[in-house]
Amino acid sequence: MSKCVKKYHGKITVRQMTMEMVESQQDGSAAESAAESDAVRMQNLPGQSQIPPIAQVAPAADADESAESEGVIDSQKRREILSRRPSYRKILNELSSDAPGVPKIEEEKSEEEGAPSGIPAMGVPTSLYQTSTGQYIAIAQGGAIQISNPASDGVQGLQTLTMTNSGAPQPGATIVQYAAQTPDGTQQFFVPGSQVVVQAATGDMPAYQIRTPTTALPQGVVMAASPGTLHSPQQLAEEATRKRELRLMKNREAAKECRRRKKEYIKCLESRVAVLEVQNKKLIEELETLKDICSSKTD
DNA sequence: GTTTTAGCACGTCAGAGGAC
DNA sequence: GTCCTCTGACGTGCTAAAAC
Repeated sequence: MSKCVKKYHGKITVRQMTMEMVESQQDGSAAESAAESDAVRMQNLPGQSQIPPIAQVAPAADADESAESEGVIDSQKRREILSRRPSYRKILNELSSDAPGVPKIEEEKSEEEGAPSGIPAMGVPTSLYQTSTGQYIAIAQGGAIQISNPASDGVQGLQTLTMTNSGAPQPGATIVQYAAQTPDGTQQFFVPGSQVVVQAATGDMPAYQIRTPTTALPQGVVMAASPGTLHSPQQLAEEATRKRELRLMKNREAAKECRRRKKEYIKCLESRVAVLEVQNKKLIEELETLKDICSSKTD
């Protein structure tokens, strides 16, 4: 990318203004001001400055002025200023309805089904468990087992397993097979409630086995019971942590998807601008030609 | 070669708005 | 009213190019 586009446009967002005001009113630490300079840089990225003013830009400017004049923005006004604009998908689809040349951002099936994008679609998890290594195991109603590794990326860290006895649990051994991308040794997962053990074998194609446990839980395995069976504060805390991790994971994916859509949206707008510029140029030329014809006729 | 600058991607938080 | 999704804002780390 060309460095010539690296310019500050000298515009600070309303939220930042208010944040600065709040900080200046309080005691702004050195760390905060250091981060602030970074934030100013982040606020004025060329890419962001190219985003057309779709909504709330004028109020933002008003607030800018009022912030300077009054020095204080009450929370209600701030709320008004910071009100959210329509999603990129909506905007783009509206644009595409106006202009046939503009491609639509496709609705993703995974979103419709409630699953985060990039994550393999599966049923609604009926049980969620956490291992001592921090991995999450979700067992869906359809029998699919999903293993999520928080340390890795949300997409890469997910492995979907298919149970052969899905639907009707049977006593005895049940082999569960899945194709692990990075098998790195034996993993053991103890699932409470249904008296089953999920155990992974080492090798290129690990197998997960679910059966009636003959021994107690191995040391180090952290159990997170299903909601509704929580009693102790520790269990509640674990449940809260689990929920938080799940929420963060979903939000992580949502943010990625949002950024992708934003890029797509900006690309579409840029291409539309290019098309309209060409159209405008043609119309101007046509107008000039017609003017010439008229003037030559009058002469 | 080291430091600075700019761009980018990411994770997280907060809040609006929709679905239920 | 609650839950979930989406998106702006913020902070951070990485990388490449420019400046020294």
